[in-house]
Amino acid sequence: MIARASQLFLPTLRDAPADADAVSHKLLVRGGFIRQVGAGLFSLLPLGWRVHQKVVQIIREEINAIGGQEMLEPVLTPAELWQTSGRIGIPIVFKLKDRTGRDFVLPFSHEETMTFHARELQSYKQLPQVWCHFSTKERDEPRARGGLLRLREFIMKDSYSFDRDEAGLDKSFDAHKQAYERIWKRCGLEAYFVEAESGIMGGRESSGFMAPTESGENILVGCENGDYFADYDAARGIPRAPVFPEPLERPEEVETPGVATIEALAEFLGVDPAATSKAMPVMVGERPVLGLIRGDDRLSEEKLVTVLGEAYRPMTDEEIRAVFGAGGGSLGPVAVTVDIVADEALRDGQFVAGANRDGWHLRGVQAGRDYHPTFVDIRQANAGDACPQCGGKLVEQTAIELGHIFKLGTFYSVRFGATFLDEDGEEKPLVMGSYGVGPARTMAAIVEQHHDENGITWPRSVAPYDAHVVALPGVEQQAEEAATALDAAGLDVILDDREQRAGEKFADADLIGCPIRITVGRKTLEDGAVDVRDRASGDEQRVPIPELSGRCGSV
RNA sequence: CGGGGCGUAGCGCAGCCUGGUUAGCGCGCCUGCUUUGGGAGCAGGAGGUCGCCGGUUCGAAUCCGGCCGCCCCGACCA
Repeated sequence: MIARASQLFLPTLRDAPADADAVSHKLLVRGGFIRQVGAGLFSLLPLGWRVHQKVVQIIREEINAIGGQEMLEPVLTPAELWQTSGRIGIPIVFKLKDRTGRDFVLPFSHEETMTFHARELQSYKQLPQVWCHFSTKERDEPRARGGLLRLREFIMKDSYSFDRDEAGLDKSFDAHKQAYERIWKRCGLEAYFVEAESGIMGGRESSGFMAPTESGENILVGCENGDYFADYDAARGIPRAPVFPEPLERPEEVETPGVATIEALAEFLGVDPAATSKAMPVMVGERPVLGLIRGDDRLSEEKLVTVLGEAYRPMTDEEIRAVFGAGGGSLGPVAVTVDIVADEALRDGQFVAGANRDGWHLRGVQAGRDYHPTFVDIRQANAGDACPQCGGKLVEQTAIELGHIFKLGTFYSVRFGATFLDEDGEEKPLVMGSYGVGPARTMAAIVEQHHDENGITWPRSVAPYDAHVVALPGVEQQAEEAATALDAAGLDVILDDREQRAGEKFADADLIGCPIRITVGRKTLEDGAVDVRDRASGDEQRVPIPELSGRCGSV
């Protein structure tokens, strides 16, 4: 079937809408692929939906290939499921009532529903299982942004694995990881497997795939040598070594009047800021904890949450004074009674620290001798740190998170009573994993990575059409024949049969970005040929019409 | 939720500060003629509750108040 541009709903625009910022947002709107309906709510127009379906089909094939069983679950779910998991309290959950006042949830993910069904799994003989579905997710996002990059409603492929034990989960997890790698490759995406933070709820180990892009809301930290990649929040970099002053036998008080910042302290004492320490007093519930990091580092709040295992808040000024007997600028780890979590960077060497006495600091404070912390990783890694694998330099780049894969363990199965009878006759909870990909976001990432100043340059695997036939005036009949030949050869073909000028047709073809463009015009027909142009490279060749289908099939 | 910006024709914008006839411009759209290999020319034409509500005024796109929507930064993001 040949798509005729004269009949297609394909509203291309010369100018991008003023509220578009990301390249993918601008080009998808200009190319007539998508239109905004509300904040974070987009319609996929005919061409956009074709691309979306091609991405979906790639995902479907790869998940099927690892044993995924596709099903479909409702978008409206009873609130009870969410009370059972406890996730009803998460702010982004969309809630609503029916006319009798019963509570419902519009899921942002389907762990609850899947686990609900998994209760019908009864024996180890049925395991492992991998279930997946493509369905609409709703998220009450505080802030949607960037066109398709962060939506409030979107279709997600989510799959769930059910295994009898951890070893099985590891295998299911790895199978998904491999499948995802194949998906990105087939979509023409450059993407990296990264360590990520799982947050507080429901997950134990989580990883993501990130695609470097021009616009995105994540930061990918990577080693210049290509052997280490991580999400910014989870990255483990090795900071430079400090320049330490002469070591001291014991800490020595030094008066530091009016010195409240690390910069001022380092300047005042004439020491390397990296040879100082910084105290971050927090409350974990009712329990005071002192976080300690190197003076030139920044605290990673995500890592601290992970370390503490629960949410925390900074102490108030009153609490600080009550616990330490000094103000915020003079806190240190020596001779305090609260628990101390110190960053690994403070393990060796002597540092300047607050003296817990206003206007005073201590020189020569040494962990293990002068205080006894739990050592943890709570510093924010930065560009310029050394790679934890090879010591190379870490660099940062903007990226999009394409997919997230979690080892859920038994979090949901325990809550839902989803158990099975194992070989040893014992009833055990299913060991679960969950794996998500958003096709619309994937589309946006592809555009971010495949475009030039004239428009999109779709990889053939996801292009709305394989070939874009431009019919110039006067040779409509021959253009029709060329399109028919390509169609017969099995290509998806769009024929621009509109009454427009050549320049407009070319500009639209570039914008829409199908991988090959066939120009049929009087000039070419004198040779009994057409011009075949590769969208991405711009290479153009004159090809006799009889050879057309053979040539284009292999482009 | 905090900070900033915007809302006038399908898209991009001017007009608002300093109220005053039929609210403008470019692109797009419709009709006709001429053009026709990288966004044509001429002529004619259609299209707007100036985001909404209220107030001030003889008179409001313009001034004042409230609300709504959208964008960006931040917070948030299993």
